[in-house]
Amino acid sequence: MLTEFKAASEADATAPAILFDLLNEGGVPVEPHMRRFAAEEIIALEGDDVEVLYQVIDGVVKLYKSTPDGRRQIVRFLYPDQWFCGILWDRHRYTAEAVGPTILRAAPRRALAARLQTDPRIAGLALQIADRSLQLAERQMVVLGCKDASGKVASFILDLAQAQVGAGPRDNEGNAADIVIPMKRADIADYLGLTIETVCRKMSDFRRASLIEMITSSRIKLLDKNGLQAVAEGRCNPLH
Amino acid sequence: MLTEFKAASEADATAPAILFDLLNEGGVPVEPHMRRFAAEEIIALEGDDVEVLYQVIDGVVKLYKSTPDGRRQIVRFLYPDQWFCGILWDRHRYTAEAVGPTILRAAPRRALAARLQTDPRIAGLALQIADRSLQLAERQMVVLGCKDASGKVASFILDLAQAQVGAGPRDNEGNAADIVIPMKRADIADYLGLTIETVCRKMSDFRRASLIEMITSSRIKLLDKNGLQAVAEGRCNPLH
DNA sequence: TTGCGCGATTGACTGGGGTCAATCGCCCCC
DNA sequence: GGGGGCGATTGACCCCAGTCAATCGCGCAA
Repeated sequence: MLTEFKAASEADATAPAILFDLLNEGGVPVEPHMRRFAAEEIIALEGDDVEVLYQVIDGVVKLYKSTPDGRRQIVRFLYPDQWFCGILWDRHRYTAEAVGPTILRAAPRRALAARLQTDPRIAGLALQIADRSLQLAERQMVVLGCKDASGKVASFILDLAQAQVGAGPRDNEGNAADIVIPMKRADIADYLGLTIETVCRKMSDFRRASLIEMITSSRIKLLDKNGLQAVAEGRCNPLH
Repeated sequence: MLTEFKAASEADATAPAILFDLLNEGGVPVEPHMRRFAAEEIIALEGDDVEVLYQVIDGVVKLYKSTPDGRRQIVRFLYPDQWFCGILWDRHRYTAEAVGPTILRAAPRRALAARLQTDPRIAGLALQIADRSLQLAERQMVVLGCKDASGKVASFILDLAQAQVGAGPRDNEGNAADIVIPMKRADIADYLGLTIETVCRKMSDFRRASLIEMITSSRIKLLDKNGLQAVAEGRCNPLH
């Protein structure tokens, strides 16, 4: 196992896994294909035809849209078990890129789309996946629109922690395991609508305020989860 | 007709309308219910049970999430023909409020959900609706995360213009019809992650730069669509 | 007609976050 | 062990957008 992430939700954990069983059920055996990607490798390019749908098996994937003026908005980070691309999409709506070494399972889109009209389970699962994506997008819109830099970074750390609860080996106390930050500061910045420098500064603020401990730049420990939640909700500011 | 909006997309225009036909197809006649709401009236409250799904017939609806510290993020504005709430939702994920006098058509959620497993068309339509919502959310994330205040307001005006193309009576030239802004400045601000004052200032900037003309505070005219698009994409700044 | 109230607009000022630049520190390869 | 390179961090400075406050302007009701 390359990463420390568990399935990020019930929906991600249960429903999508069934999709491959459904695929193989038909008379024609459809072979889901495993694909391996290196760090930074482009998995799919915005605008390209959607040949296959991907499920993350291991690793982390970032989905981003590029703007004409060279900026980038990371729409979502994908953790194991999560899907991207929709059955209905003809074209990729954003670029998918591997954050680290990543293993994906690919499902042929056309084969699934063809059965959309006949098998209600396919449609139901696709609906669950789309609805889950929508829910996450709505949550992120609140972060982007309402929170200041401290709140954004605090929210991000808490989300990461949430995604890693119960994954990997428990530490001896069972509640203060390290949090791994698999992506670069630039990715975090592009996800939160901030700059690299601001992300750094806020994390340093949290460290100075003893909200977190920084083991390395990509591995931290939560020291005061409630405090961080207060920051995330704008109830207080770490600088005094 | 209360408003000047056309169906905002192909998906909104065609697919969702069929949903009611499907409802009535079954042996048991399900009567879709028309409901009328006054301006500012709450249609559904975040956290409440989802009894019915709504389709906007006339008027505009705003969907927003409230944060613990009293801020508000408007996730989306809904124009005629568009739906809100998902078949899968037990609880409302945000509050829905009428922007002006509004007419909605209500479809019983449970009746639809019950047929989700048997009728692939229901699931397919629900998927189309969810996917369209997701697409809009992703677009708005780029606006919230990447654009500065000028770009946000310019994007908003262009989106409004797009939603009103072909709606209402054409003007004599056929290309420079007024744009109606049905919502208050406070709503625009909460949609774009700005303050009321900034929204006002940017619109005044656009007026001074002859990008738009302000007939009244809720009715403008596009004078330089290309220029506004340049501002929206960050290619230039209206203040010299 | 006048007065009230809400929403929109404008101004003055401030501060948070962006920009530019230098330095640090870790990892990998030579 | 050393050096190069990339990513992270910190500092100095500035500007855009937020805050606070005053005014405007329109619609409605007395």
